Amino acid sequence: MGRTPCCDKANVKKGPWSPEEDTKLKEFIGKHGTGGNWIALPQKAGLNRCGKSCRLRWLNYLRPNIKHGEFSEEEERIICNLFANIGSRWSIIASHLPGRTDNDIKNYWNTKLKKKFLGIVPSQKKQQHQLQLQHHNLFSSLFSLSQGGCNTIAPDLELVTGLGEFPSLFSQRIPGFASTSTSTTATATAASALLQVPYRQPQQMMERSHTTMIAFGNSDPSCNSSGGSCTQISYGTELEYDYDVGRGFEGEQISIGNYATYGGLEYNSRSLRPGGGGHVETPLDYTYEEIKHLLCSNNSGCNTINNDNPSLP
DNA sequence: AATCAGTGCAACCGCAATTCT
DNA sequence: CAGAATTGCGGTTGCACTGAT
Repeated sequence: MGRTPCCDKANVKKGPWSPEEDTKLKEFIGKHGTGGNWIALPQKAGLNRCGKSCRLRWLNYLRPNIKHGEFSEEEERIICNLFANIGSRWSIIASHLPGRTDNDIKNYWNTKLKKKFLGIVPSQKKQQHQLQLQHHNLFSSLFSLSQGGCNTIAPDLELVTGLGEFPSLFSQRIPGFASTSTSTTATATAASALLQVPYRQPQQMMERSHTTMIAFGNSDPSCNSSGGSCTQISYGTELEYDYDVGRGFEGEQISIGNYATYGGLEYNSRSLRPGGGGHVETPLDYTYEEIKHLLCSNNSGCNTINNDNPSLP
């Protein structure tokens, strides 16, 4: 028994939108708004489309003030900072870039930035194979990690941070990583692990967001309240860090949960819109070189990790 | 000129969270 | 409170375009 489909998929049009359909949708929403019901909208608007499809088309293409085309360096920087901090949470990243959609950013990252930071120019075909191997190694190992597959990698994987301005609070031994079951969280976790930013699941972020602002970004290199000493993280526990800009980490907040926290932003809704009156400071400020270095250095680290895993190339 | 491979992007899909009844 | 309906998100796919061979 599956869920009821949002529309009759056999009888709705799929594929690229025609200019006529665009016009219809635009005009309808211009006159009536979305009416708070995307499912009913296509019928009202005289469109033979799924409501989801209409929503996507509107949000990603027809909505006013959508910016298309080249990303500026500033935009790239913001994307990289946020990706480094929170992973592939495209909607959150998009909320920091007015006019850009999550889809746009996701595409841009996947097609341009990822390659850029792994040091490949599109025409460098010679490097392409190497890149693919790097990617494979990198993400395979990280994916294994996030799947709780640490046993296949290294029983005592040591993650050491200390990345430029990023506080080296995670100079810790991590015998295991939070096990996640969906590709989404696995990838996000992997992304976090890639940049050694602890990952926190959205709902847990929300639960916490009402009480604590997590703010990374200070250059204070101290590890925790004990002045740089390392903390052992046990598999399956959640660590939370409160970082007071100017003072460094104020003690160590540990709560019981299933995932490591990732910090930097405060959110107050499911959609993870930035809280606190709509303003959120970019928590980190990586330069291109730092991000690039991050990706590359982690990459080599992952290759090392993979050494004992015959299942990976 | 034809073919092939690579790239970029729009759109789709499935899932989880939230809201509604 | 439970289940259905809806929304929102992130990952993936398909296809058109472009450049190389």
